[in-house]
Amino acid sequence: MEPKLSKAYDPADVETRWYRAWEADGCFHAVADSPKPHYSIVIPPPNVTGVLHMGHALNNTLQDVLCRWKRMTGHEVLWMPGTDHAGIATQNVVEKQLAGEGLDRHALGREEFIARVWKWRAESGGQIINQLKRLGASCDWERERFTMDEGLSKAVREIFVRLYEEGLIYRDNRLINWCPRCHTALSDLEVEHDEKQGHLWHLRYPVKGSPRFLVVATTRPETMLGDTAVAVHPEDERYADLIGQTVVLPLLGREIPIIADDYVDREFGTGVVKITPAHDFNDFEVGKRHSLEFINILDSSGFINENGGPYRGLERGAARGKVVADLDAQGLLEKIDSHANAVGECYRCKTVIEPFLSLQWYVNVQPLAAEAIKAVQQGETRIVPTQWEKTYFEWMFNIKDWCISRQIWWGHRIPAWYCDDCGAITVSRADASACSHCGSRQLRQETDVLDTWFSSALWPFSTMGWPERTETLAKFYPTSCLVTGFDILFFWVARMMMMGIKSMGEVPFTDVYIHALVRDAQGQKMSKSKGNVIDPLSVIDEYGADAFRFTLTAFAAMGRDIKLATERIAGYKAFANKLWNAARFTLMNLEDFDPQVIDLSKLELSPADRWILVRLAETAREVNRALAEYKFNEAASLLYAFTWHYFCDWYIELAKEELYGTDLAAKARVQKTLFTVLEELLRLLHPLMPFITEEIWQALPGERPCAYIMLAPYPTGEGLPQDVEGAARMELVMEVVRAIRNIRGEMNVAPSRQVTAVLDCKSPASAEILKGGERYIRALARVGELTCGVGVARPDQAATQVAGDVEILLPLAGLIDIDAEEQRLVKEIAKVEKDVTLFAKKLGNEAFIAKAPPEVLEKDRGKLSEAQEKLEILQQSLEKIRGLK
RNA sequence: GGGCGAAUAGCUCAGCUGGGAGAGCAUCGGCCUUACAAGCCGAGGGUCACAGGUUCGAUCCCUGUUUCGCCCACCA
Repeated sequence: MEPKLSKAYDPADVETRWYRAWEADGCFHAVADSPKPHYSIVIPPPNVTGVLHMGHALNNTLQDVLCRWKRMTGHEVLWMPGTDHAGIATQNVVEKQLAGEGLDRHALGREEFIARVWKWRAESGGQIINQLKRLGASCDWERERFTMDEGLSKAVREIFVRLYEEGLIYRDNRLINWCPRCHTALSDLEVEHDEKQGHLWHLRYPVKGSPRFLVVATTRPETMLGDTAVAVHPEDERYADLIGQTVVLPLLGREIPIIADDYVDREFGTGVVKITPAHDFNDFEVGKRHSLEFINILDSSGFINENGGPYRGLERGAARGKVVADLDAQGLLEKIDSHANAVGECYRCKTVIEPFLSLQWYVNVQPLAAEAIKAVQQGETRIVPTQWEKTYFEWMFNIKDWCISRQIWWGHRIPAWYCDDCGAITVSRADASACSHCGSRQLRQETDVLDTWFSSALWPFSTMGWPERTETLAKFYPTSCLVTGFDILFFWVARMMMMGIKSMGEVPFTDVYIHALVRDAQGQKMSKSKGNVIDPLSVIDEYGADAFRFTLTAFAAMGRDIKLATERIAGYKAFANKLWNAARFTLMNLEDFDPQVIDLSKLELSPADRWILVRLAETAREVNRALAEYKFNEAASLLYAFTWHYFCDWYIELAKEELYGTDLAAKARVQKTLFTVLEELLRLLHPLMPFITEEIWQALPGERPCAYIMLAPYPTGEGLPQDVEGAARMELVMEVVRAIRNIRGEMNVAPSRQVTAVLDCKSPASAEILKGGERYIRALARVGELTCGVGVARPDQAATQVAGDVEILLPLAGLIDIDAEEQRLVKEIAKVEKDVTLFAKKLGNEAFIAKAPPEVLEKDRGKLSEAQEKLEILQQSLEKIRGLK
């Protein structure tokens, strides 16, 4: 017999071969006019600058599992792939490249810079797509999109204009988060707050015309240059007499009022707050309430501007040092306390952000959010696990207007034109050539671009051709499921909900599945600086894509973190190998077999066949249920257990008996079962392990119903011969095998040595079952002489075990050690005694008898009597053994 | 300040609506049994964080506590 499969599974060769074949044959392609029910997923578009990391690997593995599963269950599956232009991130990458050449974007100019980014994208933007293919992602690559594509850009303009016309997009001059390094505004979400140990400086402001000082506490002393008031609480007696007076701002000598505002917390610091309306969000509000002056003291790079007097030209950090030193020199620094506070940082470059007064574009999201809330409340979109709904609602209820303009070059340029003649704004779908207000041709387009997340928010429908009414939209929108990590729930999911409902009148997806984030084995976030990054590609190289995918699937249940340890992946590589070898075994024994010839349902099946077929059907049902509930880990462990513990450990071993036997009919029957089980198992495993299953499936004998396993139907558990009682009878045989093995193992009987066994059955039924299973018992427990029946002759000296109502006796007769058997029995008895006392106590409790449901009572009674019987037998054996000493 | 999550075997984690605690890895003992030593057979190992409560019965539900992690938030 020549094995058809190589001795060890070699993933590298198999993976590339099948992926190419699937793609070349259009297996991933979805057609809109299919009669099949639709199933659609849009990929969370990775940044073009990205390389595949563990988060992507998990995210896309889960999507692929769903897509492959749904494809096999008869759905027309569209998995829409693409990448995101990632405005700031990409611009940073290219700027860094320019810096390496001694250039900057201003030297190039806007147009040339953008051309440069496109060039960069053409050269290195496809990397992550190829990496997704290595993972096995069955995306419809023919439909691949990019957020800056012509079509998507059209969608962006369309929705921008619509929202503008409805008054939901507007321009306003207010404080925004400014990144002095990226030179752009950021939305609130793009600011990360990091708790840091800082200081609280206490500064003395002299009260005008009085020897008194007001002591203010601040974490940012340099902003005092922009102070336009000092505030106290209106009911604070300490300062009541000073309200309405003025202080002289140190260093600059500006006279500023002392105002009262109940924003001030009397308990904090000194109860006096310096007010810097142009550089602090709270102060901004106070400033508006009291009509204070807004003095901006910084330029866009974070340097002190002309309003900073002598400090002009200093970088903000240096300015802080000098301001503090100068105040100290003048005796105006009262003290410095240490103080923890959260500083905002740019989520792209980690630079400390600056509250900065500027004119920006905003979306009034309240009305959109209201709809997005309602949709989830009414169940049009389901968030799984449901705990995330609360987070979603929390954010939506407290949503604030979205600052969407960015002062960078790479992105969707805002379709607004300013008229040099009349000053009006023209917002238009097409490039405007004349002012919509006065008709002037002196127009300048807005230089700002849109927040990257603005175009991502349109992804579920912009990728399908919106605003055209395409067939694809009609067929595949709303999408079936969105799979994503919770880290972009607000950035992306929430905004897609708002924009989807607004644009399409329908939610963008019916399910949102939120998965955990992948961390290292210690639970640390993987990051380059920590050096704890595990590269998915190297994992695939080392363990194979299937083992990796299976690992991620098995881990998917975890709440928030997945601590990825490579040992686990190695374990699943062993699993892939196990499957491979089970297949090798099967194929070796199928040489003379044609699967089409025999009909399984017409055969007289063996107990082992009945058992494995019942287990298989049960596994298939459970796996389908688990996947439908997004319980990926359950699906993985069900398949793992079936493959390894049911199919390999038991069925293959049982099958050997007949495969190697002389009964040709029996052999053909086992071959058929073996073939059937392996073939269904491969299909069941395919969504999780696409490559190895395809490779084995293609090597199976006989005609295939379709070209690839990925196109074959997914098993449901239907259509297999089912004899549940027969399977249960087989369990008794297996239990007896286990019992004999236990004795052998505990007493160190060499596996090569055959033993004699006597099976004393209490019931004829058991005797019959075991007689039917004799050959299995002989083979699997290495039994030579075997006696089985009701009231059979019992050996005088024997090691004893109990299985159901069967007493298993292995004659000691010079074979085994009496002390060892005594020890084993003592251990066994202790275990059974524990059971007996537990159930006796439970059943002795009147309240339990009175209130517990009858089926629980019944079950426990059965268990008690079973344990009691077992205990009695074992105790008798122990006495006998002791008598021998 | 508000919210969320986690705490179960040495390690990493499952455990669905409450009914005798599970897996993988690791450990110990025995096996190169012709699919697989990436394997086979057997074994050991847990006051389910702590304290109360509800219940006939709690790892699971409720309250509180501790430890760790995350998200949101304008207390200077």
